[in-house]
Parts: sequence; structure tokens; C-alpha cells
Amino acid sequence: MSDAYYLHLTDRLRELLQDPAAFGGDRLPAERVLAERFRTTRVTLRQALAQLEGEGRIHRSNRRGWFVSPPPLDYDPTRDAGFNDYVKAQGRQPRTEVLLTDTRPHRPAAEALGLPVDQPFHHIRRRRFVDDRAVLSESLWVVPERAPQLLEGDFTGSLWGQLRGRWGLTLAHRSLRLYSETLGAQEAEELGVAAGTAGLSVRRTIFDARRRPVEYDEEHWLHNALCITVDLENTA
Amino acid sequence: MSDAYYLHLTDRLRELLQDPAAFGGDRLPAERVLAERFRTTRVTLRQALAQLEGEGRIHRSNRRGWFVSPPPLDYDPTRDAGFNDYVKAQGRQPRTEVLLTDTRPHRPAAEALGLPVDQPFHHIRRRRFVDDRAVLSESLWVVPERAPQLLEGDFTGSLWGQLRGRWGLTLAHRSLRLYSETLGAQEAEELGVAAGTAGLSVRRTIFDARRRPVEYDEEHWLHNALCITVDLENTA
DNA sequence: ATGCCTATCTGGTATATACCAAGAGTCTGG
DNA sequence: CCAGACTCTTGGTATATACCAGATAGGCAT
Repeated sequence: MSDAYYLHLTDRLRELLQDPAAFGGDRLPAERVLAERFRTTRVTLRQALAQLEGEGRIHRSNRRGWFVSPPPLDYDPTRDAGFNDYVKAQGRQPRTEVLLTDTRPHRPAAEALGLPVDQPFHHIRRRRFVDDRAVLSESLWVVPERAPQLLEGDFTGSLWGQLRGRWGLTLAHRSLRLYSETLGAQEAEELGVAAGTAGLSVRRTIFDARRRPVEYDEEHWLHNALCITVDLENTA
Repeated sequence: MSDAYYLHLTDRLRELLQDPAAFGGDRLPAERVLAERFRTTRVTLRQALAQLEGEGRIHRSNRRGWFVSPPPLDYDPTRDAGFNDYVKAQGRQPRTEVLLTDTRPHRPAAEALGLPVDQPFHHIRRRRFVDDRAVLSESLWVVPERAPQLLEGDFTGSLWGQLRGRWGLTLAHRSLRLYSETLGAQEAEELGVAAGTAGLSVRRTIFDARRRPVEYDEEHWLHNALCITVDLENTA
């Protein structure tokens, strides 16, 4: 079973990764260098790297190289704490880039919220970083009636905070959907990884206290950048 | 970008997979056959297959072959509906195998539940199938004081159902943790896949209404066999 | 200083080939 | 009829090698 050489390789690399100084930084040596050092081919070496990637110990940036991964981010998709807040709370450095805002119909959002397919939405697409690594690409579609001048604001912060603060909305009913996926071309590019990289998709559908549709969003995370945690009281 | 041949291959195979009759069944032709049919090498072909595997369209059974995957199972880890019930509710065929039961201390369970490390637990390990495909390997550790004669029962059904029915427990406080992982040797073998296959780990810690520790469990799913859904009311 | 270009580094994709080990079915001798 | 051995098929692992394309950094020209 574990007599496969690439698994030994995986083990040895895993050990090296324990020691922060082993590679003199966050970056791993080039594949060709590692392959030579371990007296094997790049093909086999890459198998070992892929294994460690699956374990969340290392990650790659498209054609730039391999890097040791920081511990995953704890994330509770049922709470509406802002990204910036919970990233900071874990001693990490958050950053947000707004890629696009517009107002258009969007079929999946309409379907999820039970609205006609030609219903327009305020749409925000953004990319979020932890410690300067892009880990999340997300799109949000907000029902304009709930938040009329939404697009005039600033979106590097918490959208839910604004919905509560500026429009007094309570995000009462939510439905979540988590699914293991492979990143599409666009998300992959935004996150600086190769298309087809493993990701985790989170979709949320939100209604207010009066059961009016408020928002639909899709998040695409690098699959090992986060650990989902949920705390529940008495849902029985 | 998409001028990579293996991506074209992926597309063509994806199309074929739409048509249930394309391969005359749930099983794909052997890699060597497919490679020849598409005039490429097994190496490249396997890249395309791995891609489709990541997308959840096909899966493999260790050294047996590739199979087209059924749609993922919807699963709400916050509800305590039994596995059998919700699998049946989705028109699929559930099955459960009990692999092991014993009573022993278990450090992770003790830590999660806030008990001393030498605290013994009733331990159940089982494997669960959907439509005869093993998709889940799970271990449960129950605090013996909460459910004294637990191990004398039958465990192919819902454990939580028993905890409620036989001991009147309410599972009031739960904490969930979801993490994308690679399956270890034991889980992989139980699920009939190669070690290192992508998986999804679900850990649950449960306390009763009086905040007494009740149970800790670890689930290891084939990563694309399920779609996690959660519905929440008013957690704000 | 600035902007462009180019050489070079990196990972990404691909071919061709070989052998190993577990699964599955078959054949055979009791 | 059945257990056990054998064989064939399948995916799993590995070597060796080549070329492509994006990322990067250094140098040159403006």
C-alpha cells in the first residue's frame, strides 16, 4: 500500500513543511529542483505535491510556484459577521477588492429568491484576500427594492452590515448550500490558480423577517483555505 | 487556455456522460480503451477523468474502474433526521453496515466534549451506502452515562432516534465543523477508493438541553457525493 | 526615473512506455 | 458442487523526455 514512492515523498515533504526554516520561507523550491533532490521525476514529484495540496498544506499560484499554506480560516456562514471582522479576529490580514457593480437580471438569483426571471438585481462582484492571498471570489445579488441606493456605497466592508444599518433589514431566513466543486475559468483567474482547481461553493439565499426576498450570493473559495464551523442552539 | 487537449477531452467526455446510453451503463470503458478512442495517452486521459471526478460527474472504485456518478445527496447536518430517512426521501436506496462497536477512551472526543482524556465512550464505527455505493465512513462516540445500554441495540438505523426514544435526550447544542480533506488509508479502504482521494470531513459535538456532553462524531464523505444544505430561521 | 523588451524561471501539458497489484471471472481438481 | 488456483483486466505508479505559456526580473533605451 504505502510502498508507493510518491507517498514516501509526501511524508518526507510533510516533515520538511513542519519546519518553517526548511525552505527558507513560504515558497517551495522549483519542481525541477525538488525532483532532483529526491531523485525522481517531476511527474512523480507532482503527485506528491498534489497530495499535500489536497491536505491543505501547500498551494500553488498559477505558474508562479508552490507555497506553504497558512492554517485554514474559520468561517461560520450562518453568522453575518463581516469578512473583515472575522479574519481580523483570527489574527489575519483581510483585504477586499470590488471587481464590478451593476444592475441586471440574473436567473439563478431570481430562481433562488422566487422572483420573475427578468427581475433586476444590484450585483456586486468582489475578491477577498487573507494575508494577501486571494481565497474567495464572490458575487452578490440584492433585490433593489430592499436597498435602493445600494450601489452608491462602498463595498470593501460588510454588505450585511450596510443592509442592517442603512435599511434596517433583518436577515431572518437563510438557506445555505455548500458544494465541493472545481473552479471555473473566471474564478480560477481571479484567484490566481489554474482552472479546474478544487474549490468550495457556498450559496446563500436570504429573506427578511417579513419573508421578503433580500439577497442571493455565490461564494467560490479555494477549497482548503477555510474550515466551516457552525454553532447551533436548539434547532430540534 | 482551453487549448489544452485534455480540456477538450473533458468536454467531449462530459457530453457523452449526458447521454445515459453512451457507454451502455453506469460504467465507463477502460482507460486504455478510452485513450485509444481519443487518440491520446492514458496519462492525458487520466487528467481529463480526474477533472470530471472533481466536478462530481464520475467516480472510481479502487482498481475496478470508473463509474458515472448519480446526483449528489442533499444533506442537512444540522437536522437530526436519520440517514435512512433522508436518503429514502430523495428516492435513493440507503444501507448501513456496522463495522465495530466497543467502549474505550478517545482523546479527540474527550477534548471536543470537555471531558477528561481517560473518559471512556461507547464507540460505533459504521459505513453507509447510497444505491450500493459506499459514500460515508463514520465513527460516533457517545458518553456512556447518557445512554447506558447503548451498545446492546441495533445501529443500522438512526442513533439520534435511539438517543431520543430510549433515553429521552434532546440534542440541544451542537457545534459543527466541515473541512475539505483527503481520505486516510482506513477510510479510503472502507469506501473502496484509493488513499488520498478527496473527502469531506464533518465533525459534530453535541450537548443536551442541560449542557451535558452527549456525543461526538466524525464523518468522512466522498467529497462529491453530497451537497450540504442548511436552513435557518432567525439566528440573528 | 520610466517604460519596454527579452532572457530566463516557473509550472502546465503532452507522448511513449513499462511494470505492479488488486479485482473479477474462469478453470480445475477435489 | 465447491474451494482454491490461475489468468486476464483494470487502475495505480513510475521513468524519461519534450515543448508550451505565463510570470518575473534585469537591462537597455528613452
